[in-house]
Amino acid sequence: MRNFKEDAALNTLNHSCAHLMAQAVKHLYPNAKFWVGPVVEEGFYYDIDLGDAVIRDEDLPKIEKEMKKCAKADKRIVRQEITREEALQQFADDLYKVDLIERMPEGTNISMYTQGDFTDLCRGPHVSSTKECRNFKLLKHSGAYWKGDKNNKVLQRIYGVCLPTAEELEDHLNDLEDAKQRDHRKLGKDLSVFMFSETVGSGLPMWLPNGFTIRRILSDYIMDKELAQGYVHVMTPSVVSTKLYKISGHLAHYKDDMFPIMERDGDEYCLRPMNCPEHMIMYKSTLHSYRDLPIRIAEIANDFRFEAGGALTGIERSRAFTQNDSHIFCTPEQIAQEIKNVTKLILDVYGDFGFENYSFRLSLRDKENTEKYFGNDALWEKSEAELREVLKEMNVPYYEAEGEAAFYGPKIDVQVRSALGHDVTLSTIQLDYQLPERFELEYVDHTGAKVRPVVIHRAILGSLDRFVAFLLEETKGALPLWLSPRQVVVIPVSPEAHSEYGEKVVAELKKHGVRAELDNRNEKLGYRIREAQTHKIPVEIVVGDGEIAETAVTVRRYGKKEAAKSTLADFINDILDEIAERR
RNA sequence: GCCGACUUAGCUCAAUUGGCAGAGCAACUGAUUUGUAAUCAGUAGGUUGUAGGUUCGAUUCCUAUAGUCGGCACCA
Repeated sequence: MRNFKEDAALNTLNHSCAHLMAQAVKHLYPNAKFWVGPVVEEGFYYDIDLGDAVIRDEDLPKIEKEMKKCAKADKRIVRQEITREEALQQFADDLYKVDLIERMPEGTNISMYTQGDFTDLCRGPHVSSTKECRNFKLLKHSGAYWKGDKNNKVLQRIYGVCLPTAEELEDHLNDLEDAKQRDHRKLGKDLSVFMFSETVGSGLPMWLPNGFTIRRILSDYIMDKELAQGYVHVMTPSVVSTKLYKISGHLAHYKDDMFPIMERDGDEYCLRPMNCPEHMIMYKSTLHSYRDLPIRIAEIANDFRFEAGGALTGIERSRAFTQNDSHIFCTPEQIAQEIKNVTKLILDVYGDFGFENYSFRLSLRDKENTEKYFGNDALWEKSEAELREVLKEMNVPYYEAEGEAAFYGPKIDVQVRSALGHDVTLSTIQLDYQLPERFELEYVDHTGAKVRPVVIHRAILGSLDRFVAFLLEETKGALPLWLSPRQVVVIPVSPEAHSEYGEKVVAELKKHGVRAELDNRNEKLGYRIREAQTHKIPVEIVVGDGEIAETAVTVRRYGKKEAAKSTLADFINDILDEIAERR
């Protein structure tokens, strides 16, 4: 998919097209006031104050029509510069422009661009004529809070894309259509992975047999990896006393994003939004020597968060989900090595799944707005530096993002992009000095003194739910053999004559732990092959007279046209190797 | 939660300005016994998300509500 922000030529073109759209909007809505119209990865948008008017679906074609007219007029786009003071005077009646101008340092000049009857403040650069912006499409519109603050007025935001030629525009629009086809919500339904029900409740996924099989394999996979790295696994309850979250500080921070608190016999309980505090209590239940650290407590844990209605996105973001969570209790000296180990584990796992499109993000606190974070400045500087140091030492490419930290500490997040372009966190590593303090955790150091350990929160698969969502989208639903809930379908040429042998093949495969099934429905061979292909089953075996005579199988792989015959014994050896090697 | 849109059979979708709600696939029954992407015929399937309202008459217009979708905000 094209990146309109990174590509300099596309960036200029799209930014110019944002101005073209603003010009058209101004023609149709003379009272329109404009905030900002930046280029983003998927194109451009403009935030506009239309007074009491709102943009509706049917308005986009009208705006497009006016844009065509403006583009066709072939107006030169002219740059001019004025002083900050002149600009403030000229735009005195436009609070949005004044806001922008006032942010510029005093004494600087301000550039403006004019095309025909429309002038807008802008740093530029722009294309030379409106005509160059003619191959555009307005994609969507929405409300957007001014300056991203929900207490501010909702502006009208219109998104669009612009490409140099009509052909490129058409190709791009087709790409966007294709992306919808690999939306995990569609694949999850088509392949019977999970379902939702209004009667069960919004945002509460139910995992169907196929989906549960995927989860089981993923859980076993990651727990085996963790065991090899010295983790221990535990299980803690999903309903807990609110005392836990009063101590941890989560209740004060996230009460509104939790399911409502339950009260009984004078005690308060809640569905846990996360399981960190329980692991803290578990650690605290015994005395620890520095010799025992690090202690790595892991859990495949069900958590519940009352996510805002507008945030729900299939199993990418739901209200009941399962974290692949762990808390590492260590000494300050062990932090760097532990974070390295976790980072290595993440890279190892991503390698197993063949993921290539991800990026490490160092998530720092917002320095302008520090009141929501626990702990003092020095501690934050120190922890942020520790994480940064590890990433540098390991030579992992990363970018830094202010304002993305947790309230208790900075994070290393691994970001991926969903089919629909959402930037979501898959894995996370979080450094935490706060919870050990709040829960008064201790270990005995080599001098016999009781001191505070440090906690590293980490999730490799993140949540199993989101991980499956990403897996489905990355693979377009054609999961690799080892993960596929339905690995092999055996199709007898004639259900009557060849089912007996087909059953024997299925039984033999099942004996070796292969998820195999027989399709001896009374349908033509072509029909059953087609079904196996549309269900994206990795291996199709056809058996008939020829195969029976040689105790053989004819194997066709998903997405392949050709088929190959081999003995049943060879086939089983091969497929077991392939599953074991997670190819 | 905010702005906008959508909701018709199990699934994907139709239904001219308000006038008896349809199709394909799936399901079921029967025929067919098949060598690599859809065999043929028949049957059944709906208080048009829910609750009100306007109207002689509402899938269609209005109100409320739920769910879903696109963004925004949020994301421990």
